[in-house]
Amino acid sequence: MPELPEVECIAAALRQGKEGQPPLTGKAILGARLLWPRTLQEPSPAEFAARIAGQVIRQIGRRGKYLIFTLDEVTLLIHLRMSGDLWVEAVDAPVAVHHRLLLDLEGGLRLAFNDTRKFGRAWLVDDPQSVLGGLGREPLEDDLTPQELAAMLRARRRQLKPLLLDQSFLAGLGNIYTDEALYRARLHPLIQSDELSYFQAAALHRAIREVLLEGIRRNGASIDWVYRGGEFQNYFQVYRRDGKPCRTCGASIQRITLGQRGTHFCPVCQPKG
DNA sequence: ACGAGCGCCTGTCGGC
DNA sequence: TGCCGACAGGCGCTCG
Repeated sequence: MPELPEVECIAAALRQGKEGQPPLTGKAILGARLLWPRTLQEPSPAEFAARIAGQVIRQIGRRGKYLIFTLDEVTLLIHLRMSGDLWVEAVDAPVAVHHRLLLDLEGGLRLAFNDTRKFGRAWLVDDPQSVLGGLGREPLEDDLTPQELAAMLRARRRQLKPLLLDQSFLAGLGNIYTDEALYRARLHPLIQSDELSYFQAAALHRAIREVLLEGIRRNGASIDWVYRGGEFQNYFQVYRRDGKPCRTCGASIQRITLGQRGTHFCPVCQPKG
């Protein structure tokens, strides 16, 4: 589920707190309970429990779609994949069905990794780069210029949509924000990356930034039971709008399957040529 | 280097 | 009502 904007909003809420929920920075982790073993990618459950106990959460950040908890001596990384979420609750609250990993915190709190589909993963590592090292550039960083993105696109020969979903190219875009960005840039998802003009690459650069910033501003996108409190789903232009009229030209939004992912676009506003 | 297909999982929805 | 397939915010792995 969560793409860059949702992960950013989750990180911010844990870092700063929100209504009825205190910030987690500065809190000590007292212990861990692993309920679904495969959720923990690294290290072994025993080593995880031993190493995380007593660590204080110093910083909470994000890189791509990963949440980063900087502790005293180790780093906890969490990837929510399709259906993961983090809940802050009372340490004695009943354990919800889809909780996979519990971290008991000081102050009577518990951080729960809830993940219906069990695709989510957690790592406890000495060096976060061992997990994050393969990620591409952060799309919202100011030093990623339109010129640079244009050069990156030219250096590859791939269909735009799969390339934008490739986390080693840009870190953080997923299926929703990619479709929405391509729509805003008026680019067909199947265009070859090395065939874009500089003007088109610059339009894509701007579209990606705008769509991610709007997602963050609207507190992310909530669909079905996954991720709550977001509003961006009410502003989708193409995602899951197949058969509905394009808000720009009225043409019927199309859906194709690309790399096993639903892909939505306006055949008039996003021509191939 | 790139694309396609599958596996990992649970849940929802529409059609028959 | 029940069953069955399609589909769902991701990604790692194979195989051409």
